[in-house]
Amino acid sequence: MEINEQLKILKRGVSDLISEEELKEKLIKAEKEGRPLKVKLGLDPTAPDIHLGHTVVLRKLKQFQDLGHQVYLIIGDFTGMIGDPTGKSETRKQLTEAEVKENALTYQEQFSKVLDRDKTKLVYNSDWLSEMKFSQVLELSAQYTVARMLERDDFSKRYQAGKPIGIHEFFYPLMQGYDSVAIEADVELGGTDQRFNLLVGRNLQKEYGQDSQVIITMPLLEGLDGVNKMSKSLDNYIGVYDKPADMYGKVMSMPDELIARYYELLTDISLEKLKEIKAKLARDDFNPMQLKKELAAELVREYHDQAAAEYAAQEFENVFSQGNLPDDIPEVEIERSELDEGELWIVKIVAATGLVDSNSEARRMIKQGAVTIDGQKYDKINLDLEVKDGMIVKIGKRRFAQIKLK
RNA sequence: GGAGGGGUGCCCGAGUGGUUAAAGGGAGCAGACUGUAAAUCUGCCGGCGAUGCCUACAAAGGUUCAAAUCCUUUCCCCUCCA
Repeated sequence: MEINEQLKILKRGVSDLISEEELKEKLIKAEKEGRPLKVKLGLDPTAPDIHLGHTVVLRKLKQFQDLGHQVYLIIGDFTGMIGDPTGKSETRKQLTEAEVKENALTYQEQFSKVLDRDKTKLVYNSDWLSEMKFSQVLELSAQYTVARMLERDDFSKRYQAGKPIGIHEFFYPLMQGYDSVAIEADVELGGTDQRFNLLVGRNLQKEYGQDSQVIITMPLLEGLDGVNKMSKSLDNYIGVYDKPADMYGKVMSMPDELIARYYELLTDISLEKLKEIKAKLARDDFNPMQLKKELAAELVREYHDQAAAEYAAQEFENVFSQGNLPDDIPEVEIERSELDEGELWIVKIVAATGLVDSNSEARRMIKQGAVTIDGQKYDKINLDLEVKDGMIVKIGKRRFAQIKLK
């Protein structure tokens, strides 16, 4: 493919590209020499569970892959095994070698949702870092100064605020940078929060007499709340393993403002089309719902398949637009022995579905008029109901359960 | 080693003896409305068959008619000095 054409693809959606000229040169050189570029992504070896936020960077890697370049995933097992000595966060526990290996495999597995597994190289940075002698470590650290380290935003903020910075923390960027030296990376990718670390790699390579890597940072994708970055802990994520209906529904639930961004970063639609979408969204008289539905279907297709996308769309129409029952409703059992002449207090029935956490919550739901049983709405709590096998309890718009008598 | 600050509900954060199941915000849930599980508005948001009772403000004791608030001990976090 023509170099400028390649550049155009690679530039899409990026936040930083340092620098474009260098990337172009590298592409030209690679073509001339008939060797692929080494494109690097560093990974934390903690338990992976990837969501669409991660795929922004992965998709960029995939583009390189499709253009014939070599992708390296670097598992940061060395840092993972050391752990964070300050023990500031309890969650950062030391990982055993076995755990790291297992996580790495999980990464590979999950990444293959986006990347071509056979064309991806997986390497561990302990391979070179654990072999280093102290003298080599000193040599490495001598390439950088405290002042340059303090350029990093979070370091300087903490320093100014009088908060502690562990010496070892200075080593994390150095280690990551050294990874680039070790594999002689041509390009390194990361989220925008990785900018500093990537630049360190760039500088270190120069110090070690190599060509500096080009760095590409990708925007951090906002999660479903539209504000914070997508993360599992904030529960504002769409996982690549989410079920079709969930994935579809989650897309429908996000703020309209996110639509264009998701199209840009998570799909392959052409830039022209993206422009059209943005124009449509800017109009007052345009209803974004349709675009959102298309986006939802597109994403389900990508991570599942066409049939799943159609099914999810249909379920959504069925359940939310028309208020019908979904196809599969989870079943819960109620023991006959709990019944009193076939009847049970309505609060208990609702609580028995497991859709609420306690009797109190069940009460609240009933009082708020959120409960429908077999199509009939109930909003009084002092009521005993006859429990029928196969009875359907609905709470709110999207929680359902079917009662099975046992 | 010394000095000081702090640990409050899912999260942030007020509260320094009583009317505090604990302000306010966020998240979450529900209802209304709608263009969708958007936006907006309103309500709910520890448990209990419940106009009351129980459990809760790091943990354990204590003072008091009454404690998140006062005292003692313990655990944990943070900052500064050495």
